[in-house]
Amino acid sequence: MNFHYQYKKQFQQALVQWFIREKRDLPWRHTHDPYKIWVSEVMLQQTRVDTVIPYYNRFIEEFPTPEDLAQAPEEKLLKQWEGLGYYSRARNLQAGVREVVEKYSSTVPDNRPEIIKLKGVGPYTAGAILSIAYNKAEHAVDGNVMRVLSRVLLIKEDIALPKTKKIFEQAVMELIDPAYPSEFNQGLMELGALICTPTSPKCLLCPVREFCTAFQEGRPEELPIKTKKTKMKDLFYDVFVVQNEKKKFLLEKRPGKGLLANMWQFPMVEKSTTPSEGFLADSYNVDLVSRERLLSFKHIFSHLTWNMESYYLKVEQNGKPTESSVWFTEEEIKALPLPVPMQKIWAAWKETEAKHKHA
DNA sequence: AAGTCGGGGCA
DNA sequence: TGCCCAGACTT
Repeated sequence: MNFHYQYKKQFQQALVQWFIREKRDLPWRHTHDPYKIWVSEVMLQQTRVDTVIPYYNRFIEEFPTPEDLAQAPEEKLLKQWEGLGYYSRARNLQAGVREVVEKYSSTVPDNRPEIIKLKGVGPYTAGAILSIAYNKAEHAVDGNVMRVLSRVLLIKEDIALPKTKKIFEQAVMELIDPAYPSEFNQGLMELGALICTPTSPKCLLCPVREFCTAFQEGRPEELPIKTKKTKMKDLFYDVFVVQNEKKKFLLEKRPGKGLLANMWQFPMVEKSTTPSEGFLADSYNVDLVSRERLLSFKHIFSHLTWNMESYYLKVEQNGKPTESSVWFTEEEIKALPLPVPMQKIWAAWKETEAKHKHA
């Protein structure tokens, strides 16, 4: 791409000055600590600012330095991340931070070749940390930047294709303001978040309107082009809050890889196999004492849906506990990282329990 | 290049 | 409902 010198300079100035004037007051904008910028960028991956803010504040309070995070047990880490989603981000962040502590004496690298090798740090996050924390002129292309630049530069390539991102990275490297790399990159993202939104962009308030090809041609809301299809699978489960005669509850730890890795859940049985309760009773050597219906709901993930029906079962042990069975008290469950669908079921159990006590 | 990986907000 | 969100990793 060939930009005229004056176009480039004026675009940079309009964007940077607008950002300095209009930027939101966000917690991670009160620091230049590359570790804290790193934490914020990982949390912000595919996640809205308003969602991240409370998580970021609690996380930094709990793990103020790379050493604090490096030493943390995984269960404590996941508990901090509980509800934020994409839990491998947390594990990868800790792995990356441990690399920094061990190989780089706790100093986050300030160059792309080294920083991009860290676990969980991809092309975007590398550029974000380098530009925001170290003020380096590096590209940081996320969904916002692709949307903004596809409109400003009228780029009609399909942003669902991985190779398309290179076009935007090159464009940023040619357009970026060498005097204000941090403000330039953040300005593009802030513009995408506040003005150049996916639907009904506020072009009349846009600081770079006069540089925007799509605005001049009249149809900015039709960009970017994205062709993608999501085929969702439906899964059906019975979930059991199982309480024994000692008032303890049965929970399972999910496998270390895959969906909700290493998170805890109440026993789940995929439906339409055998009768779920019988399967459960046999698996854990328990006799059913009573059964109460709890809650039915859908939980929608990116690529699949869990159709849940939950029950409260009181049981008595009729043999030795199986290896996979772990019994917890109500108090102990508070420390376990539970995915949101399990939190919903646990909340439903607490409600019925409170109702019983009152009656 | 396509699939996997959470959860919530909004038209 | 479908799409999007300060994406990275695996295959």
